[in-house]
Amino acid sequence: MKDTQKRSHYLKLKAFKQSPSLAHLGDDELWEIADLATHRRFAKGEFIFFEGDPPDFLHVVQEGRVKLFKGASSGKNLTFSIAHYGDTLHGIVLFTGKPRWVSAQAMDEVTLLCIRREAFLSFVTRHPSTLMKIIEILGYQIHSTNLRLIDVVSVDVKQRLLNVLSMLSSKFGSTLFFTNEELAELAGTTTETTIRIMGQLKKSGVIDTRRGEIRIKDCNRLNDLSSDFIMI
Amino acid sequence: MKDTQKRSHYLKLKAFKQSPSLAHLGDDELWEIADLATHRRFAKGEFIFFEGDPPDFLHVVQEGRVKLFKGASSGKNLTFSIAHYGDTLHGIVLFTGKPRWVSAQAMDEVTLLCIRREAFLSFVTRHPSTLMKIIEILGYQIHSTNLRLIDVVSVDVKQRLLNVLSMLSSKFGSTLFFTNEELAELAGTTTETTIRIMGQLKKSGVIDTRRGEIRIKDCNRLNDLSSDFIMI
DNA sequence: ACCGGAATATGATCCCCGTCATAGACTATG
DNA sequence: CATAGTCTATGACGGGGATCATATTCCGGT
Repeated sequence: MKDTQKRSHYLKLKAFKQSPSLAHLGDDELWEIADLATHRRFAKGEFIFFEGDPPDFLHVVQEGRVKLFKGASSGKNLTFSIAHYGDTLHGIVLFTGKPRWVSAQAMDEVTLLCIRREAFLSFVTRHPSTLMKIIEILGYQIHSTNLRLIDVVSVDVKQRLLNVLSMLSSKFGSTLFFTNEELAELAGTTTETTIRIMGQLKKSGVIDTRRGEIRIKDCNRLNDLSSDFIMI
Repeated sequence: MKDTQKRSHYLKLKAFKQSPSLAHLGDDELWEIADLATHRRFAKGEFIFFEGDPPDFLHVVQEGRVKLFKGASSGKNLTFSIAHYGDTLHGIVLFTGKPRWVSAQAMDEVTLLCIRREAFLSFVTRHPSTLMKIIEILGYQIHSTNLRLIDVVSVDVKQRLLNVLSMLSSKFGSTLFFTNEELAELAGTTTETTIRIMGQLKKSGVIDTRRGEIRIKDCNRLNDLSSDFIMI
């Protein structure tokens, strides 16, 4: 094996090790799964898959951010999550076998590790402990989606945006590269209202903004303001 | 084994066979799991567990309806689902091991089959095919929750109530024993607005109502009116 | 049959926030 | 540098639906 190949393989392994559902595996098993994976790159803005596509691959993010969202009939989009290093892209459909119900779009230059569905399913049946881990993670996912439901029906837009900011900062740090439109799609509101409210937050000194960039000045204050912790 | 015991055991088995995550098991395995289960009865209105309780039992509904909901800080409740024959009550927390985040309340006279957490976990590890099935079902659950999120952010209350009615009728038939308050908690709105809108629907001939009872007169019309199919 | 509590009805009011419209600011690209 | 395209900003307007308040109807329990 050439050195470049070895290095690439090592990087794959590292990404899988970051993945919550795979992290508990031993090095030999990770080695095995890394062998199944191939690389793919996507340019910023490019779609990785669309709603309705068949579930033929497991994708794990190695670099960049990916937006997972669904279009409503009204034309409004709702973003379910922002995947980054180690996250899988809508992996659950590999188990249901039904078409995907969300779309995935690269928010940056993105590189993914891809494993064919059959190869992945055969791997997990050979390693049942993985299945338990996957169920556990799905549990957290369901919990957080439930919290979001509560959020949307019982809390006003300002609070929802604070919760979104709090969650994003816990995942990406205190400097966020998001546009108001992207925040709006996360909070389930419109771009205009988001801009207005972000203006308020800027005035009150919680955040500072540049075009396409939000810096959280007072992280503790933000966490105080935001209610239930919602991971997205 | 006495006849009454035999009959009870048979009924247990039948309930488990109705459970989506267990239905694929063979009769001998169902027999085994039925042996682990004990009965419990709850009066109408009684709580089966509360948010924050430890996940010490798997509950499967044998008789009656159970409301699974969570209270928002505002005091408003949001109902996540109505469980009936064969459904499990928030089984996912058995895998995460974290405290429950929803409460369960009997809507009728209810009988449950209960299995201790450790016994159930040891059963599923001995039958890994069950794990795959469970993941698949969680997939459908996540899908439907996602659809509800879209619903709540992008659709008006009338449409949401139509969707709720459509989903309830597909699960419970064309005569629904629900109060307006219960519908409101499913649709994420208030009792008053629900009453107003149900009044409209009654006038337009889609439904007929008595106290605590809704009869769907024109099922096809309802399904036309309701958009995405949401199972709750 | 009566009474109390729950469920249904309906009106009045208010305000959050979606919608539409316009304009300025920033950035990339040739 | 000029231009186009994206992002931010702000105003005006209107409506859906939450909130509060008050009857009225229905049903189970004693």
